[in-house]
Amino acid sequence: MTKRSTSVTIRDVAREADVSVATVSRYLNQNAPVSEALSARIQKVMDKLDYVPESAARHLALRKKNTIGLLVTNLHTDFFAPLLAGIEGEVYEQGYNLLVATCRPNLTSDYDFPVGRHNTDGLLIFADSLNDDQIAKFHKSRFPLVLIHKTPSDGQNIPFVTIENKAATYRLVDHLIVEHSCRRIVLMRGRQQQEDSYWREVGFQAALADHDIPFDEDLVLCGSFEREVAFKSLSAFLKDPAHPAFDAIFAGDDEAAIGVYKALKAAGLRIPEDVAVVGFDDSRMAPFLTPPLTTVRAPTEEVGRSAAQQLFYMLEGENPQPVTLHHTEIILRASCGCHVETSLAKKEVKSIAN
Amino acid sequence: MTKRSTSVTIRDVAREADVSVATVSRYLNQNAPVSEALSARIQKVMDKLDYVPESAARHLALRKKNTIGLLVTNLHTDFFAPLLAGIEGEVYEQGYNLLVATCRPNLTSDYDFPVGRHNTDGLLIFADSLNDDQIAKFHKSRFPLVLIHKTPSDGQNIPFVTIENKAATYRLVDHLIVEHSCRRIVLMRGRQQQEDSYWREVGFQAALADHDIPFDEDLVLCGSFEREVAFKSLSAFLKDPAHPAFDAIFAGDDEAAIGVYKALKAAGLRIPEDVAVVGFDDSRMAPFLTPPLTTVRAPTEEVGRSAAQQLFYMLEGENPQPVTLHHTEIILRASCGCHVETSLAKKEVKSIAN
DNA sequence: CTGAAAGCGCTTACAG
DNA sequence: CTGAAAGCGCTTACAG
Repeated sequence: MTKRSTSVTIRDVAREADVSVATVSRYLNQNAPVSEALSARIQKVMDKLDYVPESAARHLALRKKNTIGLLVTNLHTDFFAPLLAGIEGEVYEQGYNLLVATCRPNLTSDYDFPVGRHNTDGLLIFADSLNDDQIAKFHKSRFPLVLIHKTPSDGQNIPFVTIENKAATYRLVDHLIVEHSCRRIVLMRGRQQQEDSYWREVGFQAALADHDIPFDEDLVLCGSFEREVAFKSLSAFLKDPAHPAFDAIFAGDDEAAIGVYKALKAAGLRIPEDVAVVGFDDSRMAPFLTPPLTTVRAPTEEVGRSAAQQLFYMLEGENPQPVTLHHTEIILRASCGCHVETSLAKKEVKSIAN
Repeated sequence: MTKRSTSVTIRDVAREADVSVATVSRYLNQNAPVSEALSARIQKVMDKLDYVPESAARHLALRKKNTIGLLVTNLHTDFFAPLLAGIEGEVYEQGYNLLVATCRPNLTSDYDFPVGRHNTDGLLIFADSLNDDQIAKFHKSRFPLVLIHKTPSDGQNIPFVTIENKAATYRLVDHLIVEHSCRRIVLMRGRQQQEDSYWREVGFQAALADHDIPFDEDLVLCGSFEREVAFKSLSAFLKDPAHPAFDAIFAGDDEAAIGVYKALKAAGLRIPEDVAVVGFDDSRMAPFLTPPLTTVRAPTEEVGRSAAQQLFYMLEGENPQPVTLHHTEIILRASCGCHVETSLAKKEVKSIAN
């Protein structure tokens, strides 16, 4: 039933306009001269028949899908909204389409991948949404790939775009130590293998080391960059009467910081008086928490945009940048103990962080 | 260059396995019996050649894209994360692909639509991401469509899934009036044409009417379901020394409520002592605002999931439900003046709203 | 500037 | 259970 109306084809247009399909195709793609007279006739018929060229046929003939794929770990957390927005904007401008998928545990053969070389011209891979073997396989077959928030393995020249994790975390922790005299800082890790988490920990440890503060494994918790996980692990930690003393928490990211807030408040601990808390990302939520969250601003939308750009460079045969490192900056609010409310609050009132 | 490796085709597999392409195709799709012996040979060759069937060719032969499209108004606000998550989950389970696009102002011809019948089997249309003419056109050509948070025009039997806006808003406003003695309640509208906004206003007005409170146009502001817009319009309103008195604000949605919080705080007004504030959606942020936001819980992820389901019913020739109305419930927190912190907070501490 | 024809990589009656 | 061949709806040398 639907078939009937869908089946207006280039042949139908050609017949009705009394030209060849080649001419219709040329008119459609404006890639070869077509006389005014024929153009007019063709356009009229296309309108009349409500003709829409079939993408699949075009892709087959051109051996190009005009589509890129995005693979992310999940779609739930607020982190992905700006990432997606950045990517979609760029994709649209290039006249491409965007296929979105989340990674799934048991992806066996290549062709039941939701996105891959069977249906896209290239892929944007976020963090550990694909494991190293899978990435290696794509790369070996020379399929265009850009990694986001992930470094390629040795020898793989896959362009990647990420943010400055280590230096920013270093500065943040250094700030806690120097300005707020923190000495016993809890570290919340992200998922194992999560590269952002790794580099943030490197920065964390470096800051401690530079102040001769020993790194204490007993002060390490699992946050997974998820509020629920962070909440649970901190609650369990606090429940143990023998838990080691601490005076601050680096939550790993803002999502986890939200869980941290909940757990601390439930335990009757005040932020920052009893415990300083800092996050990472500067999510849209951070300035609205109570107290407003001290964190690191990560330009996530920009990351998405530039990742897409690099992929398009590759698709157009230009050389992509091997690495795009986005700058981050620490944002001091009240949760670390700073009282920047007046100056900062004013600024934010003028233009609410998007 | 990429071409070389991509060009392993079904013909290559057939030749190398010494069978016909028909047999390879049958083995691949498991839609006709293939002997064990040939199956084994084919599988071996496919592995060796790293063969991935080309989707475009399949789509062309089958006249089916195995892909659905989602059109949304934007990707920035946190509202879309759960919607996308619900849709993507369902799409994955059905073995389909998901093309995501935001609506753009100047979409002229059908075939430069980012998604449409040229590249999808059906479309999920969010709210006013498409105008009525465009929807009518798709519908007339019998293209499978499901509307989300939008009612089809008269006579169009397009399935739609939405949430109960009116009754919930009525209850919320009734609550403000009855429990908190509010009489002068500001109404923040969403964008013109936004249907959720329309029905919320209907519920709003009905509640006023039932309590003999006149509806005052001077108490209507534009919030657009965006924090920045809400912030600006409320700030401007407050700046006018002659602004009418008010004792509460229905922000329209939670995003706008965030802008409202900012504006009120900047003006030195306390929530809820000076002004009660309520939102709509129960976004992930709502419980973490200060004070926690009284709002209406909308099951957005569920909405996404069931919208996708309806579309799949259509694609499989089954009958979709003409309308799927998701229930909503009011969530009392502190911003309306309730002091439910103890009971509610406990509950939320146990399981942080996802 | 225009057309006839081959080809893109699959699927599926049709015949055996 | 298997194969030869037509067809899905486009594009693009090639010839004029």
